[in-house]
Amino acid sequence: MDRAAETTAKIIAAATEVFSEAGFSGARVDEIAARSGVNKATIYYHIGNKKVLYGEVMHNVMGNLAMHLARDVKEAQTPEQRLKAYVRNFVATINLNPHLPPIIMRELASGGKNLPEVATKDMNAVVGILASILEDGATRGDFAVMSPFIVHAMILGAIILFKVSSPIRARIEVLPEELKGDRISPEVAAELERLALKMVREERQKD
Amino acid sequence: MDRAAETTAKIIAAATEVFSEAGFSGARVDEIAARSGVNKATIYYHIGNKKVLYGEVMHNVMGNLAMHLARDVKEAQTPEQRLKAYVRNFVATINLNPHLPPIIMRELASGGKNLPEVATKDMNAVVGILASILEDGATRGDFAVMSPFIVHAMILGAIILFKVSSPIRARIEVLPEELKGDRISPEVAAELERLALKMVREERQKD
DNA sequence: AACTAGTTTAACTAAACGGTTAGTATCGGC
DNA sequence: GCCGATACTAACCGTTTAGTTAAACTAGTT
Repeated sequence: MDRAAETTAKIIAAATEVFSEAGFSGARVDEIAARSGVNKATIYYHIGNKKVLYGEVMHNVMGNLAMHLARDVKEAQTPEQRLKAYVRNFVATINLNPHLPPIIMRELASGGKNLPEVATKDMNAVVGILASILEDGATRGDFAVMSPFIVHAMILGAIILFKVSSPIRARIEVLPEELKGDRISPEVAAELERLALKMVREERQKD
Repeated sequence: MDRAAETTAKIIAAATEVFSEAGFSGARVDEIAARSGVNKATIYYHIGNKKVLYGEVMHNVMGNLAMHLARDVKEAQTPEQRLKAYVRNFVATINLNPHLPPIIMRELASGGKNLPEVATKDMNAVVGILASILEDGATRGDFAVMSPFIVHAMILGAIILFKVSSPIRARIEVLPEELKGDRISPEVAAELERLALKMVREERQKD
């Protein structure tokens, strides 16, 4: 890695942290500079300005969600396994990338105005992957016909909310140990998988 | 309503909008002043400073979630009806109070540092209400034993995510009409109720 | 060592920001 | 009408912010 790339990487890493903690408006370029160990003008030299830096961070942090998801899901055999892989992939992504939920949530809170076009396409693709899982399961008679987006909102909403509520959960009494802590524990992940499956299954007994 | 109360109400209303759109750091006191139709110094006269104003807005926008919820849930007869009332109450609250999700989400993104103690108590109480619904249902053999917090995260996570994703949903293709729009439609609300019930029901057939 | 291009810096700048000040307006009581 | 208290204002203030600049530094090449 050459010098410019190394410096840029340091800047992006620090910016990811600071933007994750404080949001775009709350983040200070001076703070990002201090955390990356470079002079503030270096950021302007390599990146351009605060907004472009934010865009880089968003692009970086979001990665290629849909691509990774598609790969993981593809390796599973049945719709049930694929749905589990769907949930597991999000849990793993968020556990690996703790800066993602705060950044996403602030963006969503602001109406997604700054989300790059590629992020919107990714979301389209993610919902599309879930749609095909559900469709396949429905064709086999294992899943009920239902709205992919609503299922997606319940799964992802829970994962994100779970993740960011970590400091608040610590203040809520009477929560078992696996419901505390910053990471989504294997127990919680398993429960989310179980509930996702339960939600989509064709009901065997009509009310 | 006397003069001071009227001015204060105008300030709080404008502040609620601006904080909802831009977050704490992004909101400009000048903007809040302009929207409320008063001079900026009037805000400092009546409220004190930006942070206190934010606290007022948060206190105002969060109201007494748990109290309203408890009342609605209490009027229902069976655990199933109470769970439906639980979902319905959140949907109604958020449809009535569109500024709540963005504000909550930003707060959660920042680790809940600015959430008033009363808000944490409310969350405690909300999860407690759900816990008693689930417990009651489990005692009757209708509901499975499960974690109230995870169920809560799936319901509330979906409702919040649904609400704030409105501008992005508009850009996602192939969504049916009732999944578009700013409000959570009755169809979507009904589906969330149905899925919540499905999630918590005692499974009639073991795998 | 000299040169060059790229990189980084300390110091600086204009604009923006939350907050303040001195003065004015309004209201109710006497 | 006068007065005091409260409410409101235009103009102002000190600090902070994102961004800029000229000079210094670094590394590679000849």
